[in-house]
Amino acid sequence: MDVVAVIDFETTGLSPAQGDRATEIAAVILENGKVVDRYQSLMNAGVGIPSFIEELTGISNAMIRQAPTATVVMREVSDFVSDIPLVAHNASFDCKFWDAEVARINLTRRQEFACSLLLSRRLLPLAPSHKLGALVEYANLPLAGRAHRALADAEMAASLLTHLADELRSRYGIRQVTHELLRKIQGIPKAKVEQVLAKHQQSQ
DNA sequence: TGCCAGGCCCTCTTTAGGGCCTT
Repeated sequence: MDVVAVIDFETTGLSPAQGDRATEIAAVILENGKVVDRYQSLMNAGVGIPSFIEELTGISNAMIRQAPTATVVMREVSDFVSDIPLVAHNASFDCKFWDAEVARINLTRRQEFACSLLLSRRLLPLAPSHKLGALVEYANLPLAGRAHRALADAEMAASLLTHLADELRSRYGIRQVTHELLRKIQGIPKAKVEQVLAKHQQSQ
């Protein structure tokens, strides 16, 4: 598979348009099914964390007060991933926070996101749930730490992505799993996935 | 004043509604 950077944000809520901000980010570089590098940091965006989010993530206001600023962290993580294609679980969420946070430091995203949630709905349609934790359990993948912390979730999403790439190889004979192919697959209507991937296999 | 995310995906759909997923 292409080298990709799997990222995960923890935030104060669901919508940067409603004033929510990032509190933690992690990025892992995935190369040939192995995590070869990691970045993780809490960040202080100068906003309070609601109590139910503190309970959900374990990230407290006290922890954030001691963290480097969002400006510093977003510069570092942008440098870390460079122009490597990005992946996240429910990427529409992480993409909107990524774009909002880098816009604050006058940067622009240089690459596309692929989404392990959309891919899982197509490649693991029988999973009882497509939440990240439920998919990790369904596919017998290793737990990486406390759920709802950025590095653990990024590591588990990376494991899931590797599993999905293995499925593409074993079930459809796809030899070269590229980020571009993942983006194509996640956009196939669910009812046509089998048909399109079978055709792709024949055209290789 | 009152409201407050948004995209995907299914279905008893398309002049719509509701569950899933992310924090």
